Amino acid sequence: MSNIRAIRGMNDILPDATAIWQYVEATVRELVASYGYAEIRMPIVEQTDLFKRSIGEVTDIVEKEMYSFDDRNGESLTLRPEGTAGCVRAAIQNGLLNTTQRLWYAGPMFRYERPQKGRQRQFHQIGVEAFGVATPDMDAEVILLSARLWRLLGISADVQLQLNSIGSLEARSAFREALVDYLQQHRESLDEDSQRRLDSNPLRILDSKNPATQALLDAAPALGDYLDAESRADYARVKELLDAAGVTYTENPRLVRGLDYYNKTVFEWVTDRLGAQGTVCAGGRYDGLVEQLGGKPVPGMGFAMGIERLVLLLEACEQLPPVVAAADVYVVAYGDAAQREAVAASEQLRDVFAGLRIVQHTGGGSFKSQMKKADKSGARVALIWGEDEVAAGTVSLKTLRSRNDAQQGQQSVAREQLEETLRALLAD
RNA sequence: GUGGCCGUAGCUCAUCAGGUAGAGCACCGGAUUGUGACUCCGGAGGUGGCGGGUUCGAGACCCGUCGGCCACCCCA
Repeated sequence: MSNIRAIRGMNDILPDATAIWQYVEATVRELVASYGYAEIRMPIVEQTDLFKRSIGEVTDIVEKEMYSFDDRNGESLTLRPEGTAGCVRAAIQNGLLNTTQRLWYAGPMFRYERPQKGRQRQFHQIGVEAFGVATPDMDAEVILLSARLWRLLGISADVQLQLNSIGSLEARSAFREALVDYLQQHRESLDEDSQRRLDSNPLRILDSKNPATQALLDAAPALGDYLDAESRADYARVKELLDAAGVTYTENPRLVRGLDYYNKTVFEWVTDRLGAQGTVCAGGRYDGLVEQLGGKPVPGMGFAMGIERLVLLLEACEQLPPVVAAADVYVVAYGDAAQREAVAASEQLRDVFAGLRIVQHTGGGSFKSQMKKADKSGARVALIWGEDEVAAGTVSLKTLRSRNDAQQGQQSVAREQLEETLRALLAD
């Protein structure tokens, strides 16, 4: 098979799966609408600098995971690795930020990583971003919105909320110094990766999976002790609001996000049912980002969730939407004259029955083979046209796959009675 | 980028001291005149990921390469 294949890590989403995706998307659509969020659609490609300036130069995403290339005019472009940066750019550019904005988006993101369970190079996120509100009530709103989604999808019991505050930029740099001081003294005990990060991105050592490193961190300075008064108060208020709404969470003082633009509240929804990639949804506050990208100082709060991971989770939890048949009515026609009438009749039925899924048999074949197709289509009713029907000016309706024998059967009716007979059959 | 496991029909897999491949499901057709599901019969479909090597002979052994899965890293 030396045929052309899809790019590694970029998967086709096949018909069986798209049904689940559509279910998730439809659920989200209703959910965000119920909180007053409006959809925004951004380009998939942006200037490379947008991501460097927002996500952070020393993050893994920017250093080694971006799909970047030169446009024909020599400008460096990048396939978006996440959605927030582009959303902020769009909001600034289009002057949306002089008032509160509640936005959401969905679409593909691209990161050059080694594929594994729950991770691919083209993956899909649904993101929510709220601009213009600095107070922690907005933090709570965004988190409550996400919590509601798990309820709607029936997976509340399988995801846990992890919560933390990483404070202001100033608080973080003070803490960073203290942390580095401490860890320098134990440099030898650190795992290799953490040693490297000691210089590049020391905060990330906090969520190292290495047990020895974690043990070392027990005696390390705590981020919470360095929080500024405002971050501390806001964090308390977020928890208060979550408590009041009955959303439970786990405080994780070592939760730091991998993107530089976060401050104050950060959170992750994690599950233990997806193997190593257990984060289903993550986000936080990013009050400096808009200004950093050239806008006025407008605060922001948002999250993104991975649709692939959500779908995997729904499968793992057996919370999939019911499988629906591809057709409601299958139209069988034997012979040229019969087909002529059948095709025309199907068109008329589609005029009358909005949304009814009528599959017209194509490709000829015996009655038998056509009936097999009708059965496999999952249709409840087969409309049958043959020489007899044409001669008599009738059409036969046969009930397929009924639950009880009483409903089984076939009847022939005059053409003019097709609509009402069909309506009656479908009403059962 | 690193590591482990894997790569035989559309799908799930089997076979074998190394002697040029099989099953189930799916698909197509048939079981008397125009009719599905169950059953029975039949059929089509594989240069055994690709390239080299060892051998009289390799899908089976060796090397390389590509791809898949899982994990590390990182993240949704």
